[in-house]
Amino acid sequence: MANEQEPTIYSVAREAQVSISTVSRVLNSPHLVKQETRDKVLKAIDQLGFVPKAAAQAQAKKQLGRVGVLTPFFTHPSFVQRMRGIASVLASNSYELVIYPVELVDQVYYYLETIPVTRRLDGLITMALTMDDTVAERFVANNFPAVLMEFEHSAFSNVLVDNIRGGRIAAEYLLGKGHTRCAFVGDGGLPEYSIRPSDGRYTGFNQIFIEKGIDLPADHVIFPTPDQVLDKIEQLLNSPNRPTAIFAASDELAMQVLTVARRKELTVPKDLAVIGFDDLDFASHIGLTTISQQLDESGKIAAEFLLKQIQNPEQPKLNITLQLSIIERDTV
Amino acid sequence: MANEQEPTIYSVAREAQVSISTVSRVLNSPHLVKQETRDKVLKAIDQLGFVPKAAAQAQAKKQLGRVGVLTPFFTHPSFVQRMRGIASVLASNSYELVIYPVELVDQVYYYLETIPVTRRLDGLITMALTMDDTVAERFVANNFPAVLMEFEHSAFSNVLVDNIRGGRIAAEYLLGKGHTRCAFVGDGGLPEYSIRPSDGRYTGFNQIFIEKGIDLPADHVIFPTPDQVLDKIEQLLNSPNRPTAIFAASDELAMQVLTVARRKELTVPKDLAVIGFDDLDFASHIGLTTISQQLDESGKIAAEFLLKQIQNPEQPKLNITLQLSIIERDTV
DNA sequence: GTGAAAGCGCTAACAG
DNA sequence: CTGTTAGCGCTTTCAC
Repeated sequence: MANEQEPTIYSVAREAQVSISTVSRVLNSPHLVKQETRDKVLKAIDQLGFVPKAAAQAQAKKQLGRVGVLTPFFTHPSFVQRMRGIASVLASNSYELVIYPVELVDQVYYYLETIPVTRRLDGLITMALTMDDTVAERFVANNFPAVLMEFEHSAFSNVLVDNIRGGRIAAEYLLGKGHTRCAFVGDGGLPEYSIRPSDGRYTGFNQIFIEKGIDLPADHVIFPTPDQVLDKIEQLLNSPNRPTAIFAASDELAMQVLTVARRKELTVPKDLAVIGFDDLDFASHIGLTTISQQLDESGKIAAEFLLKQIQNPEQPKLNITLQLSIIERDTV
Repeated sequence: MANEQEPTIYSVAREAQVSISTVSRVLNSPHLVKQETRDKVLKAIDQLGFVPKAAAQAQAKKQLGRVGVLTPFFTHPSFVQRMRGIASVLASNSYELVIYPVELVDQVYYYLETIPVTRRLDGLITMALTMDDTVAERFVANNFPAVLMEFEHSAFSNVLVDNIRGGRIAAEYLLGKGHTRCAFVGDGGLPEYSIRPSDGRYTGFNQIFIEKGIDLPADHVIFPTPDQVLDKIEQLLNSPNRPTAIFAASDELAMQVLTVARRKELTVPKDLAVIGFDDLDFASHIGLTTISQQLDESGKIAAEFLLKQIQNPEQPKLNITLQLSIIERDTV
């Protein structure tokens, strides 16, 4: 066996009897190299099994080929599905996806403070995270590209969800189906650094009832914390004037409504109509009627925008709001 | 305003009137620096707002502080939940988590071939991915640490799931509850490069029936592809000798069984008992009885092991199998 | 304790 | 088209 040294461009250069620059060129701009020498180098390259070391490349180049996603509890399906969209465009542009899950407030701050200055990333996407001016300024001061999802700050491009509109759509749909005793189930108790999409969805939902002069009783609107969900829903369904339709602010809540319905042997949608929000993967698996916010697509768009900004810092910032649409399945 | 240059150790050194080595030291081994000079440097550091550039550090050090996870369809909840475990130990050891989602066979190969040689990572965790000897050899040849989850190869440490045992547990539990007409629903049509956990779960399930001499009719065992699931389950529940209990090889399948049951207005568990596998987050939300494979924990263990191996290449390889346990909720 | 100096492995002008 | 050379920004011996 030959000498087993970590192959570098130097050893390749020696082997091929050329300079390191030539080796670097056949790697980065092959068209600048004469066919003949290129072949010679290529031969040496796979003879030695040479592969450029990523860290060294990154150090010499300005690009790292890596973007990060900062997300609260990244296991929440809606975030994961957006990441799938992000991942797909990153992959096709050969960027790596680094995930920073945050569970504590401190972590958000830590990441938001270090990321723009350590430059271990080419850009960042944040999900449902609030961002204050101080932090934003650090990003712009360091000229660090970022796009925010589900939160708006003028210093960045933002990919937004029109939650109010979503709530209105749900209300109109339910009302259109003839329901008049409706209820709303939202997400209670999210971490402080995360936004609460439920709020806007409720606002929009309620707006329609007000506009149409239909009653949406206060006790038909609940925002249970995760561990209260099942109980609160059960109370709701035990109330004397039990709702005939429920708008759950997320598919996960809708699934839980379905669970309580099953336990109480209520037939869906006959006894109880249920509509969710998000159109997660599993929504189609369980035939849940829901409002799609095009999660995958929104992730793609965010990623595409971030890449554009990385490649061209002059890229104007802008806000994007995706279309919402009702996906009719069999729970309404 | 002062001169706005990217602060480097050089500028800090100049500002503090010391050498760059000293600056580097207060950053990496402060105890080697006299208190006095340390303070001087520290002062210069935050006066200039200096932060070491990650890429340069990585280039000079041997460590990158970054591990990767290679996973088929990373949106599958069971993978995501394992990643949560992985992420938590990585975070507490200040390692970054980079995700390589694979959707095509080619990608698996690409990553498996490039990762060990480009060294953009300190180590890799693969999930439910088959790994052949050629690839394995490249890893050991490059001395690249990896741990495999849900697949066993002697060149690595492996974190395994005893699927057969899981199937047996399910069967014994159902039989113990007095069910004799049981059925099995597995996962059909997974990508070729991914393993099929359903198979082992079925094997174990079936074993018990054979051992006890109880019939598990062939038409009560189905492996539908994703788009067939609902239909096949419905057929199952329409059969003349309809099963009184179903073991679904994953919580997601179980959820779909529940959906069909709802549509057919079957009461669970009275008319139909359902048990799943995985104990995903949502299992508790919907009161699903299931078999826990400690997803989070297994991710943690895999990550801990990988880190050990990264820190000490001599670390002996080993196989870990987590305990399975039944989580009784209200669908059985 | 601290500084000088030699890399790390590659890219990117700059000449020729 | 190809080689020379100067970095990239930090870590790490090795002396003093």
